[in-house]
Amino acid sequence: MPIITLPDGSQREFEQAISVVEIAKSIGTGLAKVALAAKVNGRLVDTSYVVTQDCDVAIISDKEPEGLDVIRHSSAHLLAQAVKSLFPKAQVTIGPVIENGFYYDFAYEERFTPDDLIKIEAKMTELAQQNFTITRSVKSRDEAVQFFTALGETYKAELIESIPANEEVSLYQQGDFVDLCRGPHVPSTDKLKAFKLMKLAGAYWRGDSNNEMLQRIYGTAWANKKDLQAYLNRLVEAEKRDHRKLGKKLDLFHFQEEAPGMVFWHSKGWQLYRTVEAYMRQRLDEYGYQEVNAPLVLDRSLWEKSGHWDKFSADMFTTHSENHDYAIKPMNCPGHIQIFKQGITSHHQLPVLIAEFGLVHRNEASGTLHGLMRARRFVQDDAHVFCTEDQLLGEVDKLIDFTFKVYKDFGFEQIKIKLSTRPEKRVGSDEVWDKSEAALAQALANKNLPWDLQAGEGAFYGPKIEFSLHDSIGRVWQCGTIQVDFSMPERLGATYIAADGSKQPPVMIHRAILGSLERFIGILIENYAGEFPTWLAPIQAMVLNISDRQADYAKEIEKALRQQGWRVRSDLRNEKIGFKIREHTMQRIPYIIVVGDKEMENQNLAIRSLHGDDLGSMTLDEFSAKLRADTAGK
RNA sequence: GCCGAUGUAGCUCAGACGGUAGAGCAACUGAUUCGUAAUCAGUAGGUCAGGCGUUCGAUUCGCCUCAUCGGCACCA
Repeated sequence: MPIITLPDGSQREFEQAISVVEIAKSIGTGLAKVALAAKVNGRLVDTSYVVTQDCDVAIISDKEPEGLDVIRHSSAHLLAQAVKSLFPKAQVTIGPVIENGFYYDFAYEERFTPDDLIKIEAKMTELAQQNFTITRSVKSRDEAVQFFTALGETYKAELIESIPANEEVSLYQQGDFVDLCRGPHVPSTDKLKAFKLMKLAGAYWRGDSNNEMLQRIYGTAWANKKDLQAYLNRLVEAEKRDHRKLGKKLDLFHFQEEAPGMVFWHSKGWQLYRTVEAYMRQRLDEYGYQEVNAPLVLDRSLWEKSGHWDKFSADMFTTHSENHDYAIKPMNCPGHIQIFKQGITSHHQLPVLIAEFGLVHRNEASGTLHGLMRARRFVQDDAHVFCTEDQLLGEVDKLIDFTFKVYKDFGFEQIKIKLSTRPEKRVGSDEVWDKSEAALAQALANKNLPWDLQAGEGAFYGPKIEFSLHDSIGRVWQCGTIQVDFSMPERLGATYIAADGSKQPPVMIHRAILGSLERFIGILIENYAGEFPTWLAPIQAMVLNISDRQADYAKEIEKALRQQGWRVRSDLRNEKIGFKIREHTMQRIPYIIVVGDKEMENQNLAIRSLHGDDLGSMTLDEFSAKLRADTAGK
């Protein structure tokens, strides 16, 4: 006699075991129609699931986020069904739900083409409309292996073989298509009404580059056509923010074939870079760092000692002179250790904070390059904190605060934190790794910050906290990092004199806040869609004259503002004022200063905002006060 | 690096069963001197990414290379 408790707390008693869909019907036929799945005692199940005991039941429709996930998961199956029906020789592998959609990986001798995608999508629509019932069944592991082997689905069989022998596996069937799946799924294919195949890509079987490459089809799926359309519109809008497009449009930088992965900064982009760097340099001074500059090219032997050569030699640019092999630095730490090693450091002097806007080169694989986000030449706002073990936690704590202050000043609120722990290939003993990982976890715990664990993703010399920001289409990029390192100072012979007079290797913290200035600026561009706040804008104001008569007055204003340190230009071309306003507005300049006969006579300026607001007439002093207010604190 | 797609004027893009290419914007010249998102007219601009091949002839077809884009793997 199961007693069912519904989310509102009400209870219903049934004579006998009852399926979820029947429970839904007992509440209302409308609810039964929209039911996609249910949560029984918090566990997601199919609508065909039979309840035998007292429990909590929540019916899931497409209004719940879980319902949307079920739709996406079933859409992946529908995709696989369509592919199998059009290309019977293709083998199915995996098809999970991802943010905003799903994908399915296929093993297939021939190549899918973009045209195939259109055919497959049409087939999906057709299959959905045929309204197949989706049924669940259970097999023992070995039966399931046999079943899929007999179908010629060797990848599926391999997947199931990795499941423990005593476990049962569930199969889902729609029409003559059967897939191994944990579920749950929608009850029938007509629930899938709004999907679209998005792109074709390669993906390694089981995510391992030693394995063969499969063909992955990405799709998106929503509860209804309107949501789908809204998503597609969002994508179009997001693409307009792409920093590579805006970089061209706003004349910030360019790339060209002769220097793949290396930026040509144009004047306006470089101004932006300089502003970001100047901001950071000012913070370094406030926080007690010493800024240094180490050589770009260092002897190979140093990289061998540091351990970089062993792990990354293929990814380093090298050069040769007389009898020496050199590497162009991919990191700044060995250089900073050399500076730390000059002279003798007492424990009284620790912590020592050495910072550099360090230009590094890394020979990244060609397929990874991505505008400013992943470049082969970039500058890190790098620093190394040399301290005692006792100081470690306090220093990490300060660094976390510093990092958040900087992100906030640049207008970032959404920051993802990850803790990456010891990788397989590493230096240093397990005790040292235990200590380092514990220190970082403790520092995060002290701040009550939520974080995700990335087991095995640490650097070879130590674990790291990563701070990541999003780009315009939701891709996540690591920016800041705090890494604890008990190994490198010792390997490179750095010591300090401890209280007992002995020589001890310091603990080293590697830290970057912006990370790569290039990447950070890329994200800045996308975050602001090229519409920078006044303190960051490469050009803060543009002076426009109405006609030649005011040219001298306009030049005077430009000069006066520039002498005060503002980034101001003038446009004295013989064009209509509307034309010039349009052009500079599209260049996202925060303020447009219009001067005509009236302004010249009254010795003032007519100010127009980027968004077309008339800010009225004011004197030059009033305007520079306005700029000061805009940029205060930066 | 791997899989797929793409590469035509400074930018955005069109185009040709194989007969050496166009548009808009930008640039340049001239006229216009104008009050808050495009004044008018004219001119010039291209080894059709690079190389090799097939062909009487290749930007178009084939092969190779490079770069870019989307993923995957990688990311000190």
